[in-house]
Amino acid sequence: MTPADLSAAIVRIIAALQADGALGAAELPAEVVIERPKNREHGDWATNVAMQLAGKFGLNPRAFAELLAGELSKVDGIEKVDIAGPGFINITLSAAAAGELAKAIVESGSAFGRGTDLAGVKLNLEFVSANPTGPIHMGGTRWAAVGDSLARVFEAQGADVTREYYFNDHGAQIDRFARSLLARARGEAAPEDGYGGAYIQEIADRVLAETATDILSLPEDEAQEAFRAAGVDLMFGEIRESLHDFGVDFDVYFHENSLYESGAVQKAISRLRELGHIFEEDGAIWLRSTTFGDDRDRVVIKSDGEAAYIAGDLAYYLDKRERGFDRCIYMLGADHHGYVPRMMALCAAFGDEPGKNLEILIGQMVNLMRDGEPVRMSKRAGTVVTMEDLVEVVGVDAARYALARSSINSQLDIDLEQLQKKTNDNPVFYVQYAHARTAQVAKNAASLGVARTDFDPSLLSHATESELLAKLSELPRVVAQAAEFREPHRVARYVEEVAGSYHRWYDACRVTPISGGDVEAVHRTRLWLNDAAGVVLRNGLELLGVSAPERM
RNA sequence: GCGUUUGUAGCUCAACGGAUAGAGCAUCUGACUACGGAUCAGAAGGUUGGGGGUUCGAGUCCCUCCAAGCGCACCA
Repeated sequence: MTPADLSAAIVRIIAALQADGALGAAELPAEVVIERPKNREHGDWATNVAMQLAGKFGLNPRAFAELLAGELSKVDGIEKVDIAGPGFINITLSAAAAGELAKAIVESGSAFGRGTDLAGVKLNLEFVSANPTGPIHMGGTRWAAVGDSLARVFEAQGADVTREYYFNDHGAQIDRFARSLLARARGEAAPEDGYGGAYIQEIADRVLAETATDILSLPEDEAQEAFRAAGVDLMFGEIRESLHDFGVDFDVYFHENSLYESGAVQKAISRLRELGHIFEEDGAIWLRSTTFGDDRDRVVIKSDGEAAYIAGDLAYYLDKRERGFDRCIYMLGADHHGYVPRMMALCAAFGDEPGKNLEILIGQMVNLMRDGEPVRMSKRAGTVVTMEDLVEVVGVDAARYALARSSINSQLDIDLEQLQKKTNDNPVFYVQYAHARTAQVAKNAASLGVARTDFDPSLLSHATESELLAKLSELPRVVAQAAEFREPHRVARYVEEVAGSYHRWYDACRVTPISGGDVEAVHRTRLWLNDAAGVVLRNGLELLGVSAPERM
């Protein structure tokens, strides 16, 4: 008996009551919200359906709840139904009905928790997309962790997900990058508007060492171009490698430059011109984005004939749509949130539906803290902390978990020194330890002859067992919500709760008999529960891209 | 000034409009000669930034004020 089963049962009961004429005609909900009461004394599950629907039927919530409760208590597997407060219906399951779940989870294995909400949806998720003018810093690292986890969550709901990285290898920032490399290679100071980090020196040296011709003797513009091409390639390689080491592999690395080389930009502008959204003024070519809610029109081609940044976005979006993506999701940092209205306008200008075909997730910044004070990070000044730095200090699992466990709507403070000193304050270990424990318990059980031969769910009657079972049953809903709200951190929070429930159960209920004792049905049945917890922890950690070790 | 995100325990953060606002870390007190103590039990810690409103019910939705971050280019 899962929450989904209960929800379905309640919908059936309401329909039956309607058929009998006990209730008036009113639209039925597709599903009823079933939740865990915070207070255990309120039973295993609770629903507020009576308070929400009573009005529709012209009844007061208590009366409606009484009617429902009477029928509900006849359902197989339900031990007790109580009505509390203004009309909460509290449901207590029989131990056997609740315990069945343990076996079902073990038998589902890695499939437990998956759903079909996004089945058949071809979805493009773009994240990180950091400029190739330096290594990936903390902000990009956060999106890597969250974005990849979100992709996994989408996939768990049946979506066909393409992870995409937009590689900005075109434009003025890249020119500054190239000039900085050239200057460093010559032993000069970085240009005023250039980049000054130590990595610039490294890359400049590598370009010099790996290029056959003597770049420095070339004319200025040729030398700069040589550094641009080689420098971007090197950065691109490093970024890919860092991401790979972080467990994030993109399906598509899309090079902005290719949009210009292929004529895609001109094509996109032509398309918009045909649709009547392009005009010329002051020698520039504009997109009339105000038609679609933007607060000003946007220059697409500047009066000097150069493309503005948005030109690439137009072409890029069109390209994604033509590659067949129904949904294009962009994850951007808070420093780009002002960009949302023009992106939505762009989407609408192509005749698409903003918010559906194009969706933008804005994530807040990561602050680097030192001694409780924020440290200013500046790529140009070279005071960045990179993805590699973070991984070196805390490891991939802890880093990904720490970044993925909080909502992207709030700023995140990361104190490297603190993480360095006591990695224990990262809850990932609590969760991983719980998983390792399930594995060790299973191992001990095997060696003592405890096996999953028989299963009597009515033996799972301890308070910690009903708590654990109820918690385990929530995984499918948590994953579905994480996908719906685009909030993978829900999975992390959930998995912490599962770990807590498991540890408490472990403390109270033994899977193996104490030394010399006989193996009984209760031990074999508990092994099912132990293994079910292992499955849920493993599946949850998998969605976060964090390993589930068998020993630590 | 306009827009946007945020404000919850000492710190970092949770909480589909639900019941007594929860975890971890830090602090204090306890627990196995029993499957790994990276654990468990307990204590302490809160006017959910302030003030209004909506309703059976608000940390959550609306208005307003305060504070902070981030934006507001023919930059990318």
